[in-house]
Formats: sequence, C-alpha cells, structure tokens
Amino acid sequence: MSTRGSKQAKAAMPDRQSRESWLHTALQALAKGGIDQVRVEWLARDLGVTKGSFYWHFKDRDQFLEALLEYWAEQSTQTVIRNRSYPDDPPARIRAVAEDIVRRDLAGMDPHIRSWTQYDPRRAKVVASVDKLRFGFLRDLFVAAGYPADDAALRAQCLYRYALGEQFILARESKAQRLRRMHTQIDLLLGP
Amino acid sequence: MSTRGSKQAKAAMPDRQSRESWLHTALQALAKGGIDQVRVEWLARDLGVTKGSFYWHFKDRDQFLEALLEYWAEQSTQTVIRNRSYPDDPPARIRAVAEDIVRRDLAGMDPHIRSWTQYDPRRAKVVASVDKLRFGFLRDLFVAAGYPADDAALRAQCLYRYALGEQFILARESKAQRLRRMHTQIDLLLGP
DNA sequence: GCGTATCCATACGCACCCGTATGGACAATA
DNA sequence: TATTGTCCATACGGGTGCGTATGGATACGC
Repeated sequence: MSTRGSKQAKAAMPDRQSRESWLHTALQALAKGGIDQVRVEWLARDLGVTKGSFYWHFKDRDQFLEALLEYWAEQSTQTVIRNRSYPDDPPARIRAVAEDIVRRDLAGMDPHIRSWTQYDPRRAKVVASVDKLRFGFLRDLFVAAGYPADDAALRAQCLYRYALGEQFILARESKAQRLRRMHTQIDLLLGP
Repeated sequence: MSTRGSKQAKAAMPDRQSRESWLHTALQALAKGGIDQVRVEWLARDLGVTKGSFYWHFKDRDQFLEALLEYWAEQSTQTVIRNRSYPDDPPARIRAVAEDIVRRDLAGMDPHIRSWTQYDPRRAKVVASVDKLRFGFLRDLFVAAGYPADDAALRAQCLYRYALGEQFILARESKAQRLRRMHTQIDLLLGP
C-alpha cells in the first residue's frame, strides 16, 4: 500500500476525529434530510474515515443519537445565553432576536428535530426544555418591555409559535418579505 | 367467529385491499412516527395482508410515497374546500377555523410531512401548493372582514404561521390553554 | 362448468446498514 | 528502542426491508 495510506479525505480535515467532529457532521446531515440521513457509514464517508472510528468514540448508533440531541440542545441553549447578555431596550431587542431567526434560518433544523423526537417521550423532553428556555427568554423581554407577567407570557408564546411556523413554510420567499412580515407580527405584539 | 378465517385481520376490515386502504394506513403510520415508519411490510401487517397485495396495487415504494403525498394534499385541499362553503361573518369564521386547527390537531401531520419533503424540491412543491391554498382561504376571510388586500395578506400569513408553529410545540398543555392563546393571537390580528 | 380477471400468499434473492473482531499506524513517554 | 495509549482500516456476521417470481384463491361473465 502507499506510505500515507489515509485514503482520500473529502474535506481538508485532519485524519483523526473527535466525538465532536462526528456530532458536528451528523447535525449537518440531519439538517439536510432528517434523521434517517444520519447513518454511521455515510458520516464516515463524509469524514473520510471508516466506521472503526465511530465505534471507537461511541457505543452504538442509539447512544450516538442521544448524544446528538444533547449536542443540538446545548448549541441552542448557548445561542439563547449569548443573546441574553445584551440588556438593551427590550422592544429593539425583540426585533433583533426575531431578525436573527429569519436571517440565520437557524439551519432549518427544528422541523427535523421535532419530526424525529415527536413521539419519543424521552427525547421530546429535551426539545421541550429547549422550548422552555427560549420561551422564557422572550417572555422576560416582554416583561422588561412593561407588560404584566401573564400578558407578557402570552405575547411571548405567540411570537415563538410564529417564529417556529416561519421555518416550516417551504414557499420561496425573499428574506426581505419574511422580515417585513415578522416586523408586522412584532408590531402587533408590542401594540396594545 | 371466523366465517372467512384467512389469517387474522387486526382491524375489522375486508380481506381485500384497495389503493386507498393502503394510503390511509400509511398516512396513519406517517402521523405516528414520520416517513420512516412507512414500510411496506409494516403496513401489510397492519392491514392483515402481505406484501403481495402492495406490489399488486403499486409499482414500488417510491411511487407509493409519491401517491401518499398526493393523497395528503388531496385531503388537505378537501378540508379547505369544505370550510369555504360557510360564508358566515368573517371574524367568527376565522375563530372557528383556528379552533378546528387546535382541536383536531390535524393529526400533527404537518411536522412529519414537512420534515420529509423539505429538501426534495419536487415534493416540496406539493406542500407549497397546499400552503398556498390554505393561505388564500385565510386571506379571503380577512379581506371579507374589511381589511385591504395587502393588510389582509399579512395578517393571514401571521395567523397561518402561528397555527403551524402551534403544532410543533411539544410542551404538555391543555387544549384550553392552546385555545386561549390562539384567541389572543386572533384578537391581535383582528384589532387595529 | 370454464375461462378470465382480480387480489393475495409464499418463498427467495439482494442490497444496505449495524455492530464486532482484530490488527495496524502513529504519537507520546520512558 | 520499547512500550503504551489513541485512533482507525479491514473483514465479517447478521438482521431487515425492498422487490420479484410464481402459484393459489375468489368472483364474475359466458
């Protein structure tokens, strides 16, 4: 065989993989086509290695998927935490967060995550906790904007559901259109 | 007991299947766990027959899935058409439709459908056409409620996205809570 | 009764993907 | 150099679900 066997790596990645590089690649696969795109041998091919690596880092596929969901939850949580650290004036903050959702599309990951976990109670719990965190963040903004607790909670839930739904609409639209509609929605929620 | 005891049918269904009975069963499977719950042999078991029947009615799994998506679109379209035929006073109509979405849960089918079709352009087109139909229905209601065309369209899209998002939230909530929030959202959209 | 059409059972080949077993390449340390 | 630990290649077994081939069963027209 050759001196530096290493087959051929598809991307310019180091030959040695870590737990996280597997999880990262899996998240991309998930975002691209749902949970059944997350196959051990396919990920291995994407990474330019073989299954041998996978089964060194993880016990089996099931435990890997559990870690994957946790990995997604962790990233989602971090995103919220990062946003929390700018105590601007709340209405502007709400708009900024909403724009982020539209712009970065958040990978369009949520549909796949939810379709995957919807009827698995243990996994649904993880998603629910992320929802709770995100919702709490929004609610606090509405509270800070001057609404009483109950009212703020309702408005936050309305906005959160709207933002979720936005990700699921497959219609070809410009970001500008989506932004404009998002602002309309926020104007309504910040109104009376 | 068994007058025509040929095996054992799980439900009280006739032994002979039709294209539609396969599609119907598949839709239930889809609603329960996503597209990878739709397996030929599993559906056969549910129907109390064998694959032989399947491959008599359909060429292969791929063509079957295409028919399945069409079947879903057809049902969704019919639902809209049915609702269209009650020209009440529009605001009450909007509330009624929204309540229907929450109550019947519309099978929670949308997440699975969208996760399945999201990155398959041909299939995404089918979903987009259903979205378009539903949206048009809502928009017409807002127009009938007295809003100018542009404004009505925006409000309809806000409501549609909200309703979509509502289906994706996995949190344990009572229908009453969901209804209350839905009404809050509609009050906002019917306000200024 | 006979033939034909409709619908399904059974059995099989096959591809795909999971998980394991085993050994090798490389780096770090002594 | 020897050793040990880390990470991966290769090869294999086995399960599962797709698709096909073929014949059987039932209903219907003649």
